[in-house]
Amino acid sequence: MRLSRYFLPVLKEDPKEAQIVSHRLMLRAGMIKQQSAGIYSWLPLGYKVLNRIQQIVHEEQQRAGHIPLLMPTLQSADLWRESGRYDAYGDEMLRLQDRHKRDMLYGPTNEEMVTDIFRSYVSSYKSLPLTLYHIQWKFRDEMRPRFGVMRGREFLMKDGYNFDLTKEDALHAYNRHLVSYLRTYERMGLQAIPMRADGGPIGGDYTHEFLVLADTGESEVFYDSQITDLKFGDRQIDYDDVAQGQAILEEFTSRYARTDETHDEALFAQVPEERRRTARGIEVGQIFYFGTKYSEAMGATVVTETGERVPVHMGSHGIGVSRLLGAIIEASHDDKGIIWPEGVTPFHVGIVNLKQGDGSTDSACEALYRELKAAGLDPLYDDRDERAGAKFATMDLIGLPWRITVGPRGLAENKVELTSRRTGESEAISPQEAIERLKTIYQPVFAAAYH
RNA sequence: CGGGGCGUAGCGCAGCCUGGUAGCGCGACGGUUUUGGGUACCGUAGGCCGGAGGUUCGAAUCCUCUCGCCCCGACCA
Repeated sequence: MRLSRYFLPVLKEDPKEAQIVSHRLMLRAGMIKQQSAGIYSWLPLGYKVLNRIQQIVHEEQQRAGHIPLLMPTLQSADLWRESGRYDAYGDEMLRLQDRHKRDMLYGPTNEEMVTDIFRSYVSSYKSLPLTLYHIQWKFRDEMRPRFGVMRGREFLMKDGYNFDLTKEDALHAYNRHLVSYLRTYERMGLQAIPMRADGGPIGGDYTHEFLVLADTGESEVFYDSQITDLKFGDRQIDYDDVAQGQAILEEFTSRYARTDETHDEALFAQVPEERRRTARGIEVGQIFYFGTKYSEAMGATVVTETGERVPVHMGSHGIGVSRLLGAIIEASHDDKGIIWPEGVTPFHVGIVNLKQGDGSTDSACEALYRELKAAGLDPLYDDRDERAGAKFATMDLIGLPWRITVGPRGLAENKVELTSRRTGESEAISPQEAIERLKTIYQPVFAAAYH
């Protein structure tokens, strides 16, 4: 993309309504525009990152064998009356009526609807296991939206639902989700720690929240520092392997890690003192096994091998897709702006032309731009008629992890500068070498994609 | 929902107390200049002062109501 033809309304000054750094940077980098309290338009740059994140979530869900579909945002109140949640949910649920005065709601989640889909078509144990998921906009009418997309009212969420014959099978689905989530977050350059969570009104012991450590996190967390050494990495796994799934669950959840909701001082005291940590975290996902709560209430049953009709065991598993942008920025920024991890960056590399209008720098930049695209990379070429300082400031603000700087000085020796946004380190290399280096840098990102 | 605060140009703000019909910085646009970290100078455009009602000869300014937004708290992916 050529910046002169793009739509990137960056702000030089901080909008006063934004208190935390991710909100401020998203507004300044022209990623979002607030339209109403807790409701945002996604401007091109923000939309691009949102899509990259969605793509990773889709890939990792499908790699785990989960099946995508799409359910509507508006739901009939009747389904929710069946489960009893229409009255239980409270004012956070946005209720409305259509022209026929039928009660509708903007879905805050989809357990009822997916259960309805399941019961309509599935009646045999032979169809199990099954996990359906979608990435769809949700609405929760928060009393006090804040922190930009971290706690909006409208938000994009991936929610998945497993249907299994037995509790044991459902717990394997639970483990499968845990593994897929670990992979998902790592691909986004995040460390999200599974922490024992509170089952809330639904109850149940099998639930973990995934938290990204950040000073601005909404939850206080307590953990054994050893847990931050755990990496999923690129290990090969078989999502059907029950023992392997259980082993990974134990590996990642055996050390103490809890939010204030479930924190237990006595247990925490058993962690060696030098490893005890108290910090803040941002919740970016949750996995949950809840048994037969909805299947019983809504008649989602299957016939077993022996001819018996039983309610299916279910769980639901969410990733806060839009909130992840905020979480990533909270975890990765400096005083100049955002620093995108390679896995989610809106553009792979920025090209800064220091002397726009100069024949040699213009043509060198054009050539780089063309060749980077031909190499499968997505460059942003700052071809505006601006001074170097303004271009650098924009690149730093929007956080592209790599920058190629092209100026007449270097070009005289066939050199451009390749600069890392994260470290600030530069090297003077030929344009061809720069392209090769970027291909190498992004090779793991492309290799992680699932087709 | 309890407590506090703010709505004046695209963004950040002053003016309000002590009514006289709107200003500054940044940005945008046009020029000159400049060219390796938001350059300098000149010029231009842009606002029914959130909305409604009231007081007054006259309201951004005073009064009433209303809408919106932000912060702290309780609540939440």
